[in-house]
Parts: sequence; structure tokens; C-alpha cells
Amino acid sequence: MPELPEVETVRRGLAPAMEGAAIETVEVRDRRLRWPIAGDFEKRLRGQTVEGLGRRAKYLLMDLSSGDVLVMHLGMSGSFRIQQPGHSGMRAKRADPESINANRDYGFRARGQQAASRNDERNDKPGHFYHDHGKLAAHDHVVFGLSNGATVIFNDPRRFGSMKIVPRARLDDEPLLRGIGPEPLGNAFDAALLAKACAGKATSLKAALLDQRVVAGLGNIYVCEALFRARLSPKRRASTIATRGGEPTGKARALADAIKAVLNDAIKAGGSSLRDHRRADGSLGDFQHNFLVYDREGRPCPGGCKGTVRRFTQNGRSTFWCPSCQK
DNA sequence: CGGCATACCTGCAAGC
DNA sequence: TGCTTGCAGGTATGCC
Repeated sequence: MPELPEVETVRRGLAPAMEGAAIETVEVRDRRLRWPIAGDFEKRLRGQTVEGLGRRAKYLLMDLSSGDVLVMHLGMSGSFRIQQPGHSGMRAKRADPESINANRDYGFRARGQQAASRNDERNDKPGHFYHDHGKLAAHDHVVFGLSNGATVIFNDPRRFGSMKIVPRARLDDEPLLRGIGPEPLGNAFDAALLAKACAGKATSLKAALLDQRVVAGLGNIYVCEALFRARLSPKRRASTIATRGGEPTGKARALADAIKAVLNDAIKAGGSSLRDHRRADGSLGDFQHNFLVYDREGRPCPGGCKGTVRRFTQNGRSTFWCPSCQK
């Protein structure tokens, strides 16, 4: 699912619910993510206050009062949702967006109702919120119960996502993050930096932009979209947008501008919802309606050039483009 | 080292 | 209807 705009949307959705709250309970229901969740995971999180929620490339970084950072990746199918006290965790069907909040129940357990898990028992008394573990769905792998009553749930059908705890002081040495290129929405990113990263690269522009060492956070959708906006061919050698010294050409400027614009537009729309990506509050992102070429094979070129959007496989993944105006 | 294929995993749609 | 096939938003790993 998620590229930079979707991860940023998730971050913005989770931050208000998590920052300043303590993690009271951690339930790992399936440790088999991309790598097994470490054995001390729960112990290192329990009791910690969430000091901040950041993002680097497609990673979410949860800063904890212990000095640890929880480094999380959504893989292809990961998502978070928040259950607030007083709301059920039922998710609306896509065809029925109005029902998102329709299925309420009480955040206080009715008398005689069984606690759903041992984690609930400590809060299972009148006047205390319980963490609503009773509404968990398939592929809900990690459940955080917060001191403010909210429950934050990580769901990931394909289990390509990951969670790893790293001491903040060693974040710079973390292999998952080390070597990642510039943040495309950061101040440092510009045509010169992009040109330098592409200089000398024999591979295609498409492959170069997918390489997280060149630019952070782009994936298949936004690479296709940025290349279209810049009218550059995905097949072009990456080195051809820089001069020999790594100096930017006009093409590098166009591409850097296109990358920033498409990411900003997508974040503004709350990301793209292809299969079931949602914001953490359950609402859908809208940007998929603004795709110009991605998943639009056979349609007329949206640039009005009389060409047709085509699709071909490049490095094992679908590329969508307009061969008549992307050069 | 750079560039490329492969592997990991589930769900869904299309085709037979 | 039910089966098979291919494809999906990512990235670490291993091979040349």
C-alpha cells in the first residue's frame, strides 16, 4: 500500500492520539512480520510515554520516553487504526462510507460481560476504560493500549511490514535507515541533489527513483506519476538528467519539481486508497482519483498529446506512461 | 560496487 | 461454480 504520502497520512492520523500518552498494554498476536518481532518487544514498550511520532522515508519512528525508538514499516499491506473509547472497532465496508462511525458501543464493559483477554482484566472495573480487544479482525498483529483509553491496532495481511526497537542514540547506525537518500519534501532536496544522485547511473530513471538511496519514500505509483508530470521517459538512463559534474539539467529541475508537487498533492488528499488504505481514523484517502497514468492503461494521455497511456513491465513491476510525450 | 532477479505472504480478479 | 493464474503500494538478499 503505502508510499511516502500514505505513511505521512498515517503519521498525522496517529500522532494526536499517541503523543503524550503512555503505552499501558502491548499485545502481539502474530510475531511473524518481515522479521520476527523480538522477544523483549512488549517489555521495552510497556510503561513508556510516546514523546513523538516521526517519519523517515516510508518508516514511522515512534520516540519513547525510555530513549528507544520504535521503527515501523507498513510493507505492502500494513495499516493502523485507532479505536477510541466509546466506539466499536468495526470498519465500514468501502461501499458504505457513512457507516464508519455507525456501529458504536460503550467503552465501559457491561456488568457480567467477560473480559476479552488478560490485558483487559486490570482495567475491567467500573469507571475505567477497557481496551477493546473484542473487536479485533483477521491480521490484527499488534495492539497497543494507551493511557488515554485509545487502542492502536496494526493490521498487515501480507506481513511484509516490520517493527524493530532501536536506541535513539544508535539510530544513525541502524541498517534499515542508514543509506536512505534525501527526504524529497525536505529543504535540502533540489534539482542539484537529485542530479548528483543520478549522475553516473546506468540504470533507468524509473529504477533510480525507486531506489531509496537516491530519493526517500517514492514507490511505484508516485514514480510513475512524477515521471509523467516531468514528461520524462521511465526508460531514460538516469545519468542523462545530470551533466558530467553532477550538475542539474532542466530535466533534473522538472523532475525534482514534479516529485515535490505530486507528493504534496497526495498528502493534501490524505494519500491514495487502492485496496484498503485508510487514514488511521478510518476515512479514505482521495488521491487515487488524481492519478494521471498509474493504473490508467489504454486511456488517452491526460496531457492532451493524442497519445495513449501504456503499461509495460520494468524491473519486474508495472510502469504506466505516455510514450508519445514522455521523452 | 552496480544492476538485476528472487523471495517473502495473502487476497483478489480474471480467465478457463 | 470452482479451479488456476497473475498481479498488487516494498525491500533485503544473493548472484553475476
